[in-house]
Amino acid sequence: MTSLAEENYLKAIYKLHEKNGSMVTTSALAETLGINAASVTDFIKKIAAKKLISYQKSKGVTLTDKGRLMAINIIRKHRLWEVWLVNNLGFKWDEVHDIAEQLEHVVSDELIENLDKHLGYPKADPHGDLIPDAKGRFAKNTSKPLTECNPGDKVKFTGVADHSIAFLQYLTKSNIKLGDEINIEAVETYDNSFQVKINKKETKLLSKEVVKNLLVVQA
Amino acid sequence: MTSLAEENYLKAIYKLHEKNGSMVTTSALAETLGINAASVTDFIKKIAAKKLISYQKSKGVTLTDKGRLMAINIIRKHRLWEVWLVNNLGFKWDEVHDIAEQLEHVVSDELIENLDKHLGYPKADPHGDLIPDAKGRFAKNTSKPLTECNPGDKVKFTGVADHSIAFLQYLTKSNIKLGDEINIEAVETYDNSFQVKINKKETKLLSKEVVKNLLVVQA
DNA sequence: ATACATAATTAGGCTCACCTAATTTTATTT
DNA sequence: AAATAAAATTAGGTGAGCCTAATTATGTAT
Ligand SMILES: [Mn+2]
Ligand SMILES: [Mn+2]
Ligand SMILES: [Mn+2]
Ligand SMILES: [Mn+2]
Repeated sequence: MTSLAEENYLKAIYKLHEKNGSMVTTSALAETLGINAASVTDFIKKIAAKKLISYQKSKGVTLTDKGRLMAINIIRKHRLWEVWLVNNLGFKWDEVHDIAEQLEHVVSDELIENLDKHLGYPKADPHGDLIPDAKGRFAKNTSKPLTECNPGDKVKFTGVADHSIAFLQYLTKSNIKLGDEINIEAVETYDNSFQVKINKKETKLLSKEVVKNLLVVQA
Repeated sequence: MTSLAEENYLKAIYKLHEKNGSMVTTSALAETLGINAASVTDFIKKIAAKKLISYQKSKGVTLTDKGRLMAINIIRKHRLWEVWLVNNLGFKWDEVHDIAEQLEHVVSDELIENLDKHLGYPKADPHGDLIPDAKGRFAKNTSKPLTECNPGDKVKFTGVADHSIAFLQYLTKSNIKLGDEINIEAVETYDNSFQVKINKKETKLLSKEVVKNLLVVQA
């Protein structure tokens, strides 16, 4: 019924919509999926015929309610598996994405509900991304990039905007973990770097590239 | 490199060889895989070209060392996942096979080694089937069908010869579990049924169909 | 040994999910 | 508005893994 290709397309459309808003273009999909644009045009016609997306020729696509629910369900599975891999199997947060990319396609509602229960109904995955419930509902996300904060603010590190292995390993090396308290001591106007104190102990200097990829909530 | 189809063929060849000995025929493969014999002929030529099987035209196929190792690795993964599903996720032994059929194809050596460790290096799966180690080695299997035992024998129930959901559920309903002690009180010569005592408590009458599918070791 | 039944292979074709090259549509410059 | 660049689509084609129908090989019965 639902192929691997179809699931990957729906997820990619969902994520691109989330990132850029509005319509998802053929070229953006081709880029993220690593597939030729001509092939993408073919495929989106097929899933548009199945009412999973609505397709405006030469404009782009958006998910239908049905398609969105399917995309969210795959994301739910991906994130639950990532939690399991880190919390139960001892993987690091930079090691789990590719394995979860495979596990997310395993089909069994009972499996996912049992996994969710086994994990204690986690709210977020190892990267701080929120896990939707079985009906596709997300909790309200109150996080924002650290760049939007000011000297004197006390915040909590809750997620990453950049999921690359390089960034995750940089944070690990720098001893910065999800849940850490960050106090902003100063912002350098010349290069937009932040001087922060982590967990009231270590003082660190974070470049603007790092700061914009740290998601935080007001403590 | 290795496709889903290829893994399923190798596993099917391995299991048919284990069950019937000698060469595996095209028709046997077609039957177990639910694929047309003509398609099987096509496919076995391809994997023979890859040196995963040796193929004697119109006779049948056998696994090469390389192919056997790959088949055993898939079986290892299948059985480890089944252990996890039963021991950690709360599934019953009759519910896990189809999910494991999917999970066995997930590719990550690290994942499987971490799973094995997490499970405490189990020796057998929920149906009593032995789990090969990472190098493809099986422990010596000393079990035999209960049919081969005699009145007065004390044995331990260690595995099933029939993995069907119907048989597994029959055993569950009859309150017979892996590890149970079975004392053979009498064998009825008319219909080859066995009168047994389970765990020194309940006396039960088992038909010859049941008895031949119960694998036991001498206690 | 011949006839018949069964198993296996060959020949030709299909769908899925991709590709390249050519063409058309849309957006941006001049 | 015309020229140019970029994006999208159309046209035609490929390999993987399946199919059916026809043919050939093998095994069994007479
Ligand atoms: Mn991920
Ligand atoms: Mn994640
Ligand atoms: Mn199984
Ligand atoms: Mn099993």
